Amino acid sequence: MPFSSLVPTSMMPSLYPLSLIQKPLALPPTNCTFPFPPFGPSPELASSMPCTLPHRQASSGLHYYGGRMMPSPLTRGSPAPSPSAFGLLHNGTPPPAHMGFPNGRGTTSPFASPHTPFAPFHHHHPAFSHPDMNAASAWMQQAYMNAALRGGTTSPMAASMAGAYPPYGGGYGRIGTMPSPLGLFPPFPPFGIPHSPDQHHHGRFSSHGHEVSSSRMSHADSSASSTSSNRDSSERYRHRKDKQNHVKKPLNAFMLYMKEMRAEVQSQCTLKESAAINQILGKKWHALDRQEQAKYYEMAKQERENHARVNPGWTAKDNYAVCGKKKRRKKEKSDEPKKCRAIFGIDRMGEWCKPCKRKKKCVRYSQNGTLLVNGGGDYGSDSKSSVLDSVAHVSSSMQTLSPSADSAASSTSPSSSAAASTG
DNA sequence: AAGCCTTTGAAGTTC
DNA sequence: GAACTTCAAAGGCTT
Repeated sequence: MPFSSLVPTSMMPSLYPLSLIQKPLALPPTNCTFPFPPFGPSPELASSMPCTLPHRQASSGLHYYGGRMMPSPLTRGSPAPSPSAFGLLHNGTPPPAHMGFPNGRGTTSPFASPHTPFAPFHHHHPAFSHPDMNAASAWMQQAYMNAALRGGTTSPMAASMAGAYPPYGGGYGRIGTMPSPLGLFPPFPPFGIPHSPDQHHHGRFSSHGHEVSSSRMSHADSSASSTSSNRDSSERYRHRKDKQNHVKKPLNAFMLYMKEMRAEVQSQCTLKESAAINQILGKKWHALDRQEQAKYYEMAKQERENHARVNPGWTAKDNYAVCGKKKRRKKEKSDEPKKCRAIFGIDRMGEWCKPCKRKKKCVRYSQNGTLLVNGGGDYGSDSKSSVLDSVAHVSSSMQTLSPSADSAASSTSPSSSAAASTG
């Protein structure tokens, strides 16, 4: 019986083992330790989590552009999937998470189709047949609490999800069973929430209590801290075209989700690099059911509305090249992959040239994309490349063990398709 | 020091 | 209206 029929849908995302997010059915059952020890994952588990994979990984291969699902640059030339395959409306409306799309498998996830990159593999995982779901819940609460105490999770929502802050959601206790937090949070951190000194002094909170600032926020920006007490000084928020008074875009649903979940994901793995964490978060996002996503879409909507109220007349255009100088233009996209990663993908990392493994310039392919025989094959190795080698080995072993992982990998990895297309 | 990487989504521009 | 670009967060990495 599928896990989805045993457990309330609302609980599934929050109990989703990280070890399943990136590589469906990646681990053989014997390695599928139940990932919910009371006080965080064991080192063994942590080492088996996808976060230990190298940070340069194949992306999903699909992007939304203006509400349309498009192939990522690496998959150019491949036909984009039809919108309906991803639960999109025929008019290309962005995924209306709250609507749900029946897929004939008892869920409303648009990604539940076996043909989609993020099919729900959770019910295959032994973790979900584990008898002690309370332990899972306890662990998740502990994870949030730990993150909050480190200052990593300052979101009241995250805190309330974990039951960490009773005045603002405590009592819901278990993630996924709480009512929508919208409207519950004051526009400033509840008393007693521990913050790191940096966040305490420089952070500001959005209308949802989400911390809007970061270490990158300018001093002028932070001085205009958006608490309810000085909300009336919205003059300070009025956008002026200088860096000092840069008004940032409101966060979208995914950004809110990332902000909330980053600490948790980071706490479960050794990687710190955001690009890698973001990949994991992206897949976690796809794994969320629509109910869960709807929560963030609604929060984002509120963010936009409040942002518009506080910053009348502001448009996203105001932030284009706001510092007066353009960012470095992205490199010209080419149909021809020029590095091992694009050619072989993460699953064949063993075939990458050494410089690629060390994130240096690929020497296997010349500038016009032609393969150089044994190019770069004999560059000195270091501990990092050894790690990558072992990851590649594990990755390929996983593929052998799991046909569904194989198909999932081929559908999620643009590099895999690139490899296929380039022979 | 500034920008890149990487993710999704919103909103902008270009054709 | 389709296609494309920019920018939101994050922090290690590259130029």
